[in-house]
Formats: sequence, structure tokens, C-alpha cells
Amino acid sequence: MCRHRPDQPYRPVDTSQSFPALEERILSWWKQHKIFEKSVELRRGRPEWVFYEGPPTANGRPGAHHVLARIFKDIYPRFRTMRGNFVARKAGWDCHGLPVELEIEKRLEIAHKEEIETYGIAEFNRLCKESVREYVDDWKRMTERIGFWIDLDDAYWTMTDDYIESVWWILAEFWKQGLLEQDYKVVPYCPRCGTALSSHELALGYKQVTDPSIFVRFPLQGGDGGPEGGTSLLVWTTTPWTLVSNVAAAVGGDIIYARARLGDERFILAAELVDKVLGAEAVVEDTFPGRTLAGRRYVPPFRFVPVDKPAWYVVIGDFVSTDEGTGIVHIAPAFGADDMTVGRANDLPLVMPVDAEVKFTHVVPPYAGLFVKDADTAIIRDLEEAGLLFARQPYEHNYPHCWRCDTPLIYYAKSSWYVRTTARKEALLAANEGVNWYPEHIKYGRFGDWLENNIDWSLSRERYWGTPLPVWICPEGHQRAVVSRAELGGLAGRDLSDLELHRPYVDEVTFPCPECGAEMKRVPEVIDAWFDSGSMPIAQWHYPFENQELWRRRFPADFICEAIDQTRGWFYSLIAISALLYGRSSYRNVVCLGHILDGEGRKMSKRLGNVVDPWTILDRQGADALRWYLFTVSSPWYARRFSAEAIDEVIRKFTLTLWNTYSFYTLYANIDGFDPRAHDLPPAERPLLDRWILAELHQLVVTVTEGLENYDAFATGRAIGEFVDELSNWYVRRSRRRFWKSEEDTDKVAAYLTLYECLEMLSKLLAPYMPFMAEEIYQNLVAERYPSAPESVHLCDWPEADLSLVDEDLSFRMGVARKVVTLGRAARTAAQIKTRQPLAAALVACTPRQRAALESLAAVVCEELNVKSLQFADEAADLVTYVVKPNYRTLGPRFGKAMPAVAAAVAALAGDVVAHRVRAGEPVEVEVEGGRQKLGAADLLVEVKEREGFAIEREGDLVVGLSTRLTPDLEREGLARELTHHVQNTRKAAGFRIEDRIKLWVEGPEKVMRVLAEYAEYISKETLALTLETGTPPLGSFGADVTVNGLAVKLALARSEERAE
RNA sequence: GGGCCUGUAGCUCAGUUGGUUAGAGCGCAUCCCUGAUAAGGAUGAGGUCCGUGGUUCGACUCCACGCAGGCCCA
Repeated sequence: MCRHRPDQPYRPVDTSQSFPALEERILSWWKQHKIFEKSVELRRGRPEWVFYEGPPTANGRPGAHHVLARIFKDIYPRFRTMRGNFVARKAGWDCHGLPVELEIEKRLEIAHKEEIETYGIAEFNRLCKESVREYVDDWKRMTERIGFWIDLDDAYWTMTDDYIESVWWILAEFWKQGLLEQDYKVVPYCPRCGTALSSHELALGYKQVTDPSIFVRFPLQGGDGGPEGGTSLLVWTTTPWTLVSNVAAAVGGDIIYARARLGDERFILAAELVDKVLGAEAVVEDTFPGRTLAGRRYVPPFRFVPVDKPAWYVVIGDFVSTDEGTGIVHIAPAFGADDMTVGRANDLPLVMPVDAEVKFTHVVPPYAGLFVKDADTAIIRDLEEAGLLFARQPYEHNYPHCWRCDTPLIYYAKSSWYVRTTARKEALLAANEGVNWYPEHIKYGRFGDWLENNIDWSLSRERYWGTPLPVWICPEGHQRAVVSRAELGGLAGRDLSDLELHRPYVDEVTFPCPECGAEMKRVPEVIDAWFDSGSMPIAQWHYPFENQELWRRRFPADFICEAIDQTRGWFYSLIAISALLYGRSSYRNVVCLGHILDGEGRKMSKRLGNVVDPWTILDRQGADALRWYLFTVSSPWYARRFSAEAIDEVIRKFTLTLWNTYSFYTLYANIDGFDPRAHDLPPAERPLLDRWILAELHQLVVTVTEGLENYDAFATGRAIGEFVDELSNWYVRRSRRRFWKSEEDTDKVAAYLTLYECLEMLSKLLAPYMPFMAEEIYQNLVAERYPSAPESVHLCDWPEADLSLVDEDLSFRMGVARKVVTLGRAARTAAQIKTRQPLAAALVACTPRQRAALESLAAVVCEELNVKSLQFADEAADLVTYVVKPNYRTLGPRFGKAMPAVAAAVAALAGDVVAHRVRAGEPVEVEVEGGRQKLGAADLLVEVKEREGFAIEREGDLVVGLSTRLTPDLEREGLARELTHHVQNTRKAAGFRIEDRIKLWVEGPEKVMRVLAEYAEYISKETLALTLETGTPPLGSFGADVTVNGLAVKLALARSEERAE
């Protein structure tokens, strides 16, 4: 590539080109000539358009579904770059997290966390690091191959010390503001694995199970502290073992409760549940809202654990429902999220009689040492003996289990570190206001809801491979969040600038507490990897330790893009961190893609094993085809099914059509030695067809530009697809003979120029979508010929539409002509007459505007339909009949309920007569429900219907008929064209090149020979025959026996040495 | 269990503020054209527009409630 040679032919375009091979060639050319780097540098100093890369998790090989987000991350930055913005593309890799650890655990055959410590954290983390690097290499190869232009050499890695140091800075900022705190929180916990589970893991393990559920009496206390008149709160629970830790009973403030008598006992429970729980015999004595119960004390079921605060009274909880149970919920703050919340709100004591293995401790002698769930039976028995058990029944529900070992999870209060996002909820919501979401509904839907129901960010993980939480703590409980390596070194009194900021190295650093002098040690936790990736707007630059100016320029991002599952992931972590730090979002526009599903409609995931390896597509069909498929197959916001077959369709339908058009141009331009820059022919001086396709082309530029500005690669891609179809199947097909006629006149120059301009423009419009194909076309047509042209299509400016060339009227006219041609062909099909057989006339019935359009394009229509003339049916013609219909849009609002009567009255009118009046714009009167109503011309729609028994076709207002009578003249002409057709086929069969001149011999019945004589000039010209003879062909000629309109004919041809003029 | 999204031809999907006869591509069938040719074009068959109610003169479209799938969360 890149040898300039305007006077040389174009590189021949192979119609059976392998696209993957082509792409590989272009990839290496890009690399060799640093085109990506140049494309970025070219715009240095121009307004920045900031893109943030959401770091892929370097744990697992990339699948076809990962290609989706990466190409959408590619197309808009490419577009903006061509539009003139400076768009830096810094790559990134998400390196930390449990999945990486699990993989190493598997490799080391480790089953328990403790074994990691035995194995050695340093070595374990070294293996994690290694694994990350391996996967990153896979991702790099995929990224390059799909043409995703991103700077892989300057990627941020969340595991580097610089990155971690920036994350520390953020955490220390939060700590200073009181937004980073240690707290108890109820988490799902696997008693067997000894670890809390993340919400993501939780989702993997829900199962339908049956648990014991019991109804228990909580006898109300009277004023003296004793039971009050035999009245009990009736409480329902599915976890009897938590009753040991009961400290309160919750009711809904607005829920109506009843005091109901059953026998000589009284119960309090939700009024609407009385029948269901107590049965029909129960008598309701009183009803009252739950809030009147607040503060009422009751006798607790167990008193094993001493409490240090008031307990055992009724509290209000907004989570209480009457869907099941009794409407009264027993509260054990250590063992339920709602319980914990309500416990905090009411300052209830935390009763925690359970150890790390979730067994009862010695505080509860009867059950000590029992796994809590195994204690259920004994607890129920003891309740029964104490007379507290009212009823028991098995309860079937969806309960989470450990996805690894299938053990039922226990909700359990654990100490953990939290980012108090709830304290800044308003800032989060305000930050979201400044974000444009694509699609829009996410903003106040899924994402907005998530922010509205925000919960504190559970930050810490009791793991090894992650950013260490930079908090040091002393035995007195004083805390210190460390901001940087330098600060840590200062505190520790030694140079720590080379310290690796991972475990176990940071764990080894201790220093005296500034407050009490005792030794401070780091807390053992690492942080949630989502915090790492959400910190990237800051940490990717090692801000604020470096790059302050750069950071100011590149915050916030103009554009980010991920799949929809990131609403709770990266989209959230980004906005949470930046809202807490700066009170604003770190991104302005976010494209939120639907998932790629497998053939069965399931999400592609490593776990299901249904991931399509992108290389099977890339090696066979190529990156452009995959890209085009993903951009245009359907709306990107929705989940779509992936199909390799549909990519073949893309190639057949779009790629090959474009390729053939491109190949067609180069083929003929080479034959004629055509150089578009040697000619200057303004569009206004070119034929109508050329002006038409140029009008479409420039309209396309407008459409694509506006679409890409609005992040709509889908509609714009489809618009390009339609244009390519029009270019190929109308413009080129209609213009074919202009290219291969021998004389070089203005008409031919116009055709070449027009097609060339379309292809050149297309290469630019396509560059963000199909960077390889666009490059190939641009290289061959432009860059390799003209030294002044940009070296690559990706270094070009985005094209500006020439609005003076856009011509809506012309588009309309050509549209009508194309429609008439379509209908005329259908009429031929119906009449079983080949297009090659000329006919006398096509007869069209249509509106005046359509008529005008067709008259201006009569030649085109006649040629396409192979008719001698185009005629128009007048009102009296037998071709059609008219039907008048009511215009619902105007009449509906006017007549309302009387509309059906109006429609009936209109239907009763004599169509032919009324149609005439309507077309003339005159009003019509109808009789509706006894009254006369005047209907204007706009209130009636005239429809044309074909009369029975004609070879005609119609669509809407348009009716096309063909006169099917064959005269002898027409028949002979048809035969001549048929002969030509067979000669052309024979030429091809003989393997002649299209520009080869031939000698032709024909032998056949007299009828054929007469036509041959009459049409000798036509046939010779069409087939490039220099001689046309009858008689015996010489040896070495290429012969063929053919049947022409049922007549046996012998053809023979030979290549001529002469070059004709 | 909750929230969001989706449900249109055998398949993959469009369908603009509610308005006359709901579209495209693929597949299938029939046929045509062809020096772009491992393409192209036409026609046909194929639709309870997920279901049920409602609003309206009129609903694929708006509302409610279901059903199914996806995602996120419990």
C-alpha cells in the first residue's frame, strides 16, 4: 500500500476475496504505519472528547458477547476523532477480586481460606498477578483483532501500586469525612465455608426449600410486669433458633391490628389475618392501627442472654407486611437485615449467642455447641413445654444456599467496613441528573430506583488479592486511614517508596499510634474490586499524586459504555465515588447495552458454557462482519440472540454488495484508465440518475452524522445499508452500460465520477463501523493514488454534507419510478412475458404528482420495463375503478360516535363519480342519521382499484398495466435481444475478458438469420463482435449449441486480435 | 417475592404523536433477470401484533391485571 501512482491502474479487486485475510493485512499495515497513534495525535490541541474505558475483568477468556461492548466503545470515539476532537483512548484492566483468587485456589487444590495463609499470601498473590497477565494477553489479542482502537500499551491496571495509592487517597478522603466506617451488618454467611457471600454469589444459590415455621405467643405485660389478661402478641417465624436472640416485636404502623378472642385466650395480630391464622371461631373484639401498640412490653420467649438496654417491646417497622404470618415480626438484630435496621433505629441491644461456625455458645446452655438450625427441634419443643407455641406448619420458600457447597446460608451480623453512601444520597441523585442515559428509561428506571433505594456500600472483603484497606488500628481502637505511601513511610519512620501495596507486604508495616502510642496494625480486609474500577477516573492517572492538569482536562468523561448489568456495577461505583468526592457524575453520556444471548435466549456466561469463542467468527467471517452484525441486527438496548448464520447473511447482503460495487468500479475504471481527479464535472451538469444518487448520498451524510452524535449506531447503520442497496441495485445496475460503452463522453465521465464519489464518501462514513473495509476502499481509490490525501481513511475529516445536492423532490420522483418498475415487473411475471421481450407500452394510473414524476423519468422506466412508451390512464380508462373512503383522521374527531354511520354513508357513494369531484377539490354531501353533512375533499380518500381481467399490478394509488400484444416488430427485436444474451453467455463460458473483441459466427433457422441481419449492428455492438458471419467457423473457435425462443442455433466465437474503436 | 426491559410471520427483528390494507431480511415455494454472477429481482404462502379486561368513533400503539423470557435485586 501507499505507493502513489495516479496514472497506474487500481489494484485489482478480487471478487472472491477472503475478508479475514484482508483484515489481517490491514491490521499489520496500521501497526506498521502507527495509524491509530496518528489518528489521535492528529487532533492534539483540538477540543477533547473524553472516553473512559470500563476495565474488563482479567479473569477468563473473552467471548463473543464481550465484543459487543468493545465495538460500541470503538465506534463513537472513532466518529468523534474524525469530527475533529482529541479523543485519548487509555485502556484499563480490572485485576483484583474473588474470581481471580478462586481460580488460583482451584489450581492449588485449596478448599479453605486458611490454607491460603498456610500456603503463603505472598506466593498466592504472585500467582493471582500472573493469572491476570495471562488473561490480559487474551483480551489484548481480541481487542486488536476486532479493530478496537485503544491504547493497550498505556493501560491502567488496578493492581499497580500507583493505582492502589490513588484508591487509598480516595478512601482516606472518605474516612476524613466520616464516610468510611466499620460497622456490624447482617450478611449472608456460609457456615461451612466460613465466609460471607456477595450479593452476586447469593443470586446463584436460591433454592425452593421447606423449613419449619411456628406461631409463637409473646404474652403482653401488664402494668406490674406480669402477663396482662391472657393477651399475647402472635408472632410468626421460619427461623425458630433466632427466638433465642429476640429483643423486640415489630408491627406496621398503618396496618390495622385486631384483638381477637379464641376460647379464653386473646391474641393480637393483623386484622386481615385473623380468619386465616385463628380460624372462623375467633371473635374480633377490637381493631386499631399498629402504631398504638408501639412501646407495649411483652414477656420474651427466652432470657438466656443478658441485655444491656431496654428490650422486649413493640416497635414500628415499615417492612412489616400482612402477606404471610401474623403481621407481627419478631426482631433479632444480629440475624436479619431488617432486624438490624429496626434495632438501630430503636437502640435495641444486639444479642449474639452464636460463634463463627454458627453454633450456639455456652451462653445458651441447653443448645450450646449445636449448629443453630439443628437446634430448631429442641427450641420448638421447649417453646411447646413453656406453653408459648401456638401452632407449627411446614413452610415452603425460596431460600439462599451457598453456590459452592449447597449449605443453607445464615443471615448473620458481621463486622464490616462501609462507605456511607446513604449519607450522601441526595448527591448521588443530583449527580444522576447530569447524565444522559441511552436508552433513556434507565435514568429514572433501573438506575434511578437503585439510587433511591440506596444502601451503604459494603466495602471490605476478608480476602487476599485486592486493594488493602488502608486503615490502621491500635489496641485502644484508634483508627488512622493512610493517604499515601509517603505518609505511611512517615508514620513508620522508614522509606517505604518501594513497598508493594498488596498483602502481605502492607500488613507488615506497623507504627505507633499518634494518639496513644500503642502499635497500630492494618485491619486485615481488602476492598471490593468494584471500588477499584469505580476509582478509575482518578486512579488511572495516579491522581492526585501526579497528572493534576491532565485529570482536570479529562474529568468527567463525555462517554462510557457497558452492558446493562453494570447499573449496579461500574455505572454505580463510578457515580458513587465521584458524587461523594466532587458532588457530580464522572460521566456525561452512558450507553447501556443489552446482553448477547445464546441461541436459546440464555445469557452467555462462563458458568453455562455457552460462550461463543469470538475467534471462530473472526477467523472465518471477519471483524467487520461481526461488527456490522452487532451494530445493525437489532436495537442494541435489548437483549438479542446471537447467530453465526446471521453473520453470513450480513456478508451476503451488505459486505458483498458493497464489495461488488467497489470491484465493479475498479474493473471498469482500469479498463478505461479513468482518473477521477483528472475531471471536473459539477453534479448539476450530470444526468438525473447521478444527481439522484448524490442527493441520497448527501442525505445519508446528514442522517449518519446526526445519528452518531446521538449514539445511534443502529439506525444509522441501517441507513447506510439501504444506501448501499440503492447504489448497487439501482444506480450501478441502471448505469452499467454507461461504463462499458466504448466512447468516452460526458455521460461516461459523469457515471465514473458519481460512483467514485459515492464510494469515497462511503469509505469515510463506514470508517467507524467497518474500519477494515473502509480502509481497503479508501487505500485503493484514494490514498495510494494521491500523495496529498491523508494516509488512511481514519486520518480523514468526517465528511460534510453538501445540502445543495440534497433534493427531496428528486428522491420522491425516483421512488415513484422505482415503484412503477417493481409493479411493471410483477405485471410481466403475471403475464409470463420475459423482460427481454420488448412491449409496446406501460400504462400507469396515478396521482398528478406521481404522473409528473414519472414523465420526468420516462426513459428510465421504459428501459427498465423494456417498453417502447409510457402512457397514462385518464379517468375514463378501463384500467381502474375508484373507491372513496372516509379519512378517519379528520372525520373521527368531528363525528365521534357517529363515525361508523359516516363510513357507511361514504361507502355507499358511487366511487367513480365522487372520485372525480374529490380530485377536483369539490365538496361532497352525504346523508348521516337523517342530516346532510358536507364533506370536504380532505375528508375523503380516493383509492384506485384495478378492474378484473387485466395484467396489471397496483400498490396504493399506483396502478401499472402492460400492453401484452406482440407485433412482429416487437417479436423480432425480442429475438435479437435473446440472441445477444446467448452470445454473452457464450463469451463468458469461453472465458473471455469483458473488454475482449470477438469474431462471431451464427448458424440457425431462417427466422433467426433474418433477425441477425436486421439487428447486426445492435448485436455486434452489444457483444463487442468485430465480425458477424454465417457459415462454418474456423478451427479453434469456441462453439455452443443454444436454443433461442425455441429455435436451435449454433454459435461460435473467437477472440479478435484487433482492438476496435 | 420486588423493580426495569422484552413479547409482532417458521427464524432474527423494524413499526415514527392512536387512524385507511401491520412491514423488512432470512428460510420455504414459484418465477424472472444477468458481462457486478458463489450475486440480483419479482411473486406467493405464512400474523388471535403474548392473553384478558378497560379507555376511545377507532388500539400493535394508551391504561390495568395476568402469562412467558431476560437483567438487576431480595
